[in-house]
Amino acid sequence: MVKYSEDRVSRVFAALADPTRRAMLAQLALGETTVSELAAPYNMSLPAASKHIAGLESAGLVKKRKTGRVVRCRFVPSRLREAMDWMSRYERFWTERLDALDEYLELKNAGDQNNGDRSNADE
Amino acid sequence: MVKYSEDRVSRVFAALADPTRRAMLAQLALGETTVSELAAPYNMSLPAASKHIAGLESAGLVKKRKTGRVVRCRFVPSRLREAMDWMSRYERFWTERLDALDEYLELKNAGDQNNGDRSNADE
DNA sequence: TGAATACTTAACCATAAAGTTAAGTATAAA
DNA sequence: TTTATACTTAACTTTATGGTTAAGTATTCA
Repeated sequence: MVKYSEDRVSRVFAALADPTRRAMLAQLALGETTVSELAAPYNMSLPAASKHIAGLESAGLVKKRKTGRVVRCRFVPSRLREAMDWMSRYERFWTERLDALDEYLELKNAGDQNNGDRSNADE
Repeated sequence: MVKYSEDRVSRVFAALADPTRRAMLAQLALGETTVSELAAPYNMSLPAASKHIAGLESAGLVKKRKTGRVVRCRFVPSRLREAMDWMSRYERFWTERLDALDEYLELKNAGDQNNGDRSNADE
């Protein structure tokens, strides 16, 4: 889960870098869930699951609330949003890709006028 | 960087969970860069930087190409896109946030009972 | 040819992560 | 009041990560 001292974005990505924790988030997306319910689907001890939840909590992705002896967890989206905002910086790399493809096809069509080869025109 | 055997999304998130590697990606977004150029800004040995690049490579975020003794790295966006697609699953949580807040306030006004733990909303 | 350059690999270290079992702490139920 | 429930904390093990320095491998320059 990476050093405790690291920045927010790092902690969010580190939290997401584990399939168990991602699955837990998916479950939490359906609604508030107790620690036991969150732990149930995985073939691991309760303390292990509890640590994963603590990891999600320390990344700010989850908040806990204790009612009696039951601890209910809920998903908190803001940090995930921050991480996604960070990633969206690179979005142009796959949106520009289409432009590049357009350009390529345009060029190809222009060139195709010369040699009359129309077999498999685009793929 | 998390176990080598893990799934693609995990490896991408693990790669992103380090500020050095994220900064390297930012640099790579400006264009193809040699290993030395990538390593230069950081206060660490070349082997350390080289390992970070290897991490990015094994996550599929970077491809290397050797010309003579110089290794040039370029950013490959597809895996980042996959990771972002995974995250976009949760996008509704910040677009629906206002509705949720409305509901919450309604509920709070309706039955404002005990359970007074409101300490420390965010770190 | 010999030396410098641009890396990579190997060996090692310290710390962190991810799991375990066992014990501890409230709370609820009998 | 005892016992079961729902966790958390502690202690420990194994493996991974992130760094180091030293040595190795090509490739280029002089």
